Amino acid sequence: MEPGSAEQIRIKETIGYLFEDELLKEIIQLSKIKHLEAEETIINIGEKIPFLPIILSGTIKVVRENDQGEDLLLYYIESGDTCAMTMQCCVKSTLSEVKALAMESTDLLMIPLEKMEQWMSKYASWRAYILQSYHYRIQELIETIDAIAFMKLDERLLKYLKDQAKLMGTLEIPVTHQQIADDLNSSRVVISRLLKQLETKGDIKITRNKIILKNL
DNA sequence: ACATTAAGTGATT
DNA sequence: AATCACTTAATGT
Repeated sequence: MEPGSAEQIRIKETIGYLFEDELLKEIIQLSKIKHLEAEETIINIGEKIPFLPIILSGTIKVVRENDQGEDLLLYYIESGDTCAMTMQCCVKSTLSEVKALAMESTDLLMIPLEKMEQWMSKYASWRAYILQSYHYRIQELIETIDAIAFMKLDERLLKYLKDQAKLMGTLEIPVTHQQIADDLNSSRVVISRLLKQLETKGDIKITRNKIILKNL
């Protein structure tokens, strides 16, 4: 990557606060930017990941998939974050247990895997970043486990909508009932009916291809 | 105007 | 809460 380029400035702006200067220099030198369109898949279950992705912009959705190809939403990864599963894969060189795809147009910073270990011992800020990232992902995972195990579907649905709104930074969520059903591993009919209830309660407004949240 | 896709409904398990 | 079978409504060509 050329010094002083627009890309380099962008990298500094988005993840610069995370790392010490020297490490940042290395990152800029070694990594490539990869652009993904919405819906594009980064990794599938069973694939090996040749790099560590850090998100510059956009959002990644991480899902677990059953043998029928149905997805269950695990968590999202936002700008500045990285993928916990990938980190595990590269250290132990195992295969991915999850599928990850872009929710919107997304830019990734791809870091060569060999660097991971070196940097772990070389840079305190890298260690802190990786550990904290792990911590966040596990927390989020526990949150979704709680939701699946203890919450009724209607509560889960409302949580889903609120999470989505926070993530996209808008109360108008562009989503179909079918997509929600897929994410929550439910069926379209059930979601439609629960949404109807929420609308009657005044929590949301339903339009075609869009749900409008009345309040967080 | 017609086909396609999203969303609503009633009955059944 | 899920599934079936069907209707109605919105949208693209």
